[in-house]
Amino acid sequence: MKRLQLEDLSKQLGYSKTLISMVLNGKADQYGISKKTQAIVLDAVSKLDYTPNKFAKALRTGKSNFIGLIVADISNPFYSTIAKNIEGTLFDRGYNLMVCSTDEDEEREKKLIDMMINQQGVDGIILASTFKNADYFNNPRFTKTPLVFIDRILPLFNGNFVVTDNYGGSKEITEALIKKGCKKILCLSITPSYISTIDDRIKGYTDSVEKHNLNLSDEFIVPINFNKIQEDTLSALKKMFFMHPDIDAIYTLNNNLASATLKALKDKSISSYYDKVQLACFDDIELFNLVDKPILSVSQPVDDIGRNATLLTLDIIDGKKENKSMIVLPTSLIVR
Amino acid sequence: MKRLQLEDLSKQLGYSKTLISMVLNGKADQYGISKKTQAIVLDAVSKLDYTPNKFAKALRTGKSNFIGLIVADISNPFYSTIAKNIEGTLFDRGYNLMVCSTDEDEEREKKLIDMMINQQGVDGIILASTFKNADYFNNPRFTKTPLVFIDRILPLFNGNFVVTDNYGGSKEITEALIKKGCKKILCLSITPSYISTIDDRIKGYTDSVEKHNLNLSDEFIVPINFNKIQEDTLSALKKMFFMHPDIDAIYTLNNNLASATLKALKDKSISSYYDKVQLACFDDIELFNLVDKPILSVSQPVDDIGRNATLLTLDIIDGKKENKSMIVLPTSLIVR
DNA sequence: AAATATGCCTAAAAAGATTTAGGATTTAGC
DNA sequence: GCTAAATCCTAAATCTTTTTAGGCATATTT
Repeated sequence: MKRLQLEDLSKQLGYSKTLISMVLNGKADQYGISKKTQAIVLDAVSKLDYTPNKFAKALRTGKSNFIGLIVADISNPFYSTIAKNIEGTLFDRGYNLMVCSTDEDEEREKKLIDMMINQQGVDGIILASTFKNADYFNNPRFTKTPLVFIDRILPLFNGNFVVTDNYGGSKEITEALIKKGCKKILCLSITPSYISTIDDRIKGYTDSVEKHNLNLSDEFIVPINFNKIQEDTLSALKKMFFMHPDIDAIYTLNNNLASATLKALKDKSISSYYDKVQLACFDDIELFNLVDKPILSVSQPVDDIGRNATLLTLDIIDGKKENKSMIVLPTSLIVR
Repeated sequence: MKRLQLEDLSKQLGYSKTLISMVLNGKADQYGISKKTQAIVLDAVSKLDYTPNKFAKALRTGKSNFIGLIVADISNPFYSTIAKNIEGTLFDRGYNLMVCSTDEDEEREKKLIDMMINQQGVDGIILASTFKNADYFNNPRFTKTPLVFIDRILPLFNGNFVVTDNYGGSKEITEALIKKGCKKILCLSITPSYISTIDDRIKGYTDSVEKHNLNLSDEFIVPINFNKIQEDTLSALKKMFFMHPDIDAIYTLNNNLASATLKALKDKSISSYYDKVQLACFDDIELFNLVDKPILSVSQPVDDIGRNATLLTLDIIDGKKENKSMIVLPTSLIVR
């Protein structure tokens, strides 16, 4: 059974393809098609269940109604939650979502962006970019397809961003620790790849620590290698506890570090500290509700990131917004 | 700057559009284009960085090179991990992934399937369907676009499935509990929506329990309402512990129930059981590594589900496989 | 009464690729 | 040296829509 197409409809109704197309695309009034005719067409279309061929439409209009999402890893709950929100928001507006993961690989990211724009012809891209700077994006070809960056910032780049207030949130949680009486706060950071969010969180921590004259040297910010996070965390903790037995809090800059820390604190060599230190983490995950230890955290506005990024992207596509916006969303402190 | 198109290339090279198209689509040999000409064309194409217009190509061939993925909730780690695998496998084959969530809503699922096939023209759909039976899918329109079902089975339906061995895995973990000496094993199940996986897991449990003559009535299988999982779990546990203080194991049929159980066991009213009962769970999650209590589990072959489903889908599209395959993947017991 | 405007609609072009059907050369065979 | 076959390539049709430019009545203006 062949798919119904405009031509068939045209023959059946006795109206031209042009007219039917106009009615279907809401341009009937603009071209002065009578209300009566419009009703007849719409009625037939819904009765016969006609849907325009997507490819022909895209070929003619140059619009795919696809939005691309590029993140480091779609299986990461943080990103998959954002994906869920984006998809929901897009669906209501007649758009669809295409997702890709970069695995933090710049080359792969380049390929994906290229493929999305040149091969798939997406109408916009939302991305948590792995890139360290904006050189690659200072290119005229990105003016046609709008890019909206989420989560991570590209310094010195005048583009579209929807991000968490990493600095503010980090400051708030550090202050909360201090208010609780903590004085020797160990900060676990992440390496090797540069990510703007981590930078901002470190700044929030140090500013807060300095403000309260806690006298914590840079030694208290320990970078953990992401690729061997578990062993690195354990050895870092061992070393730091040995040199500073009076550490009374551990603040991890992301949730992976918090999990690793929880696990490491079960190791015989340092398990005596398990009850002694206060834990804090940037980012809030379900795990924290299920563990004995109360963990202080700031939760990121995941839902808002997805929704805001989507609306911004669509607004730019529709020409309702300029191609340069920065949206910073607040975190909320979760006291446990 | 206008995009390069076949016509331009044709003029520059002095070969027809046909020839260039043939070379680009790997049909040059088939049509007897000389190797020398092929090389010239390929060279020019890569030098000039020409990529065919996706929409024109799709219109002509009727192929979108998109595969759709429909799951209940893409933010669920189980599904997002599968999505990651699918996407990776697809990318290598020149396909892209489009994702949608149904929120366990049959009507929405219908709409999504319809949209994917009729509006977006995907070449295949991988879905963890919310449907209870196959009536909807016994329809000729699904022979053109192949459907591959994952995770959940539709009874009495002769289609494509890639699923976990829920029955076998459940049997194995129950046997493991019994071997450990557990005799009164409480089984927490889920309600209200019917899901085939849960059915199979229950069967595995009861068969194993009967085989060892444990004499556990149906009362020991308690359905928990998914929508108020936390309060329901707590009250169920209270009631069961009150009536059967000798319960020595709790087997939860999914990971949400395990989390809820862990939390409930912290409640003062039943916390005395925390150290007494052995926990077991169908599905293995990172949380289990971070909690004090050793939790027995069976892990699902998430990676294999994604990869197998993808390969099967592409094979059907390429006509290499019949449109009817059932792949059952084994679980693995994780002893803690 | 001719010219202009208005209301409603349509034929044909355009979007950019793939595929069909077939046209020139060149080579092979006798 | 002629024909048949093989080799290499191309013009034109096709896919299905949107959009441009304009046609044809009827109504209104001068």
